[in-house]
Amino acid sequence: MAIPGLTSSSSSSSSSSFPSPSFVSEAGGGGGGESKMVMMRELDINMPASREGEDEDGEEEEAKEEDGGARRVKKLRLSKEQTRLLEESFRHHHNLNPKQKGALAVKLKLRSRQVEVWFQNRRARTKVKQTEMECEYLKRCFGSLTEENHRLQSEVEQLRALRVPPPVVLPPHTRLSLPTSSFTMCPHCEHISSATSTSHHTTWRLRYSQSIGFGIVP
DNA sequence: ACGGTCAACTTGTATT
DNA sequence: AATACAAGTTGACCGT
Repeated sequence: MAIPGLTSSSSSSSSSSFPSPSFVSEAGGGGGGESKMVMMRELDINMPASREGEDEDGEEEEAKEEDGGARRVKKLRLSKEQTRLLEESFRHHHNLNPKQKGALAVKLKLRSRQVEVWFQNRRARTKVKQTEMECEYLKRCFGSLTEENHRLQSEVEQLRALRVPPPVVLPPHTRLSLPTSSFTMCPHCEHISSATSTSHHTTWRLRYSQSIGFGIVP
């Protein structure tokens, strides 16, 4: 749990996480916010720019000292080219080993920690999207099942209203000796399914046959 | 002004 | 113990 005001000051944990080397955008089609972006990146220039893939902690502390330790690191925006390469890499593998991470970091002029963070966030985004899609699918399923449930219920009502003759009651031993194809009970109305050929029974027979992994129940 | 996006962060857990 | 990752959070930035 991140505590406001304590963020990143406790950088004792794991990684150094310091603003990346600044980037002059090579994206070109920046649009409106580009001037701000350049300013931000210029600010980043004041940050440690060197360190070939190495992390260092001291300077973050220094940067914080300057304004009383309350400053959060200026936000980096990856350039379009960086994002493109990261996405391309992500398409190939969703996880990187340290070697791949380092190589990609060098290629992108980022720290390997930044590449790592990007992949973590990217995986998280993918998962969120998948979950959303799954949710939509389940909603649709729920809708159609509800609809079918209503339809079946009204069908049952109609059948009851028709006063269908009572089912033929057979002694248990007789039932056992009969082939299953000639003895299939509909669990809804508990009538022998061959007695009527409504769509209700047809649906049930189809379901039943699918559930037990056979062909259509006659 | 406000909500969405996203890089960077913290924390907890699994694996080696 | 070290490492990697997921989950959740934060805050800067951006479009409206």
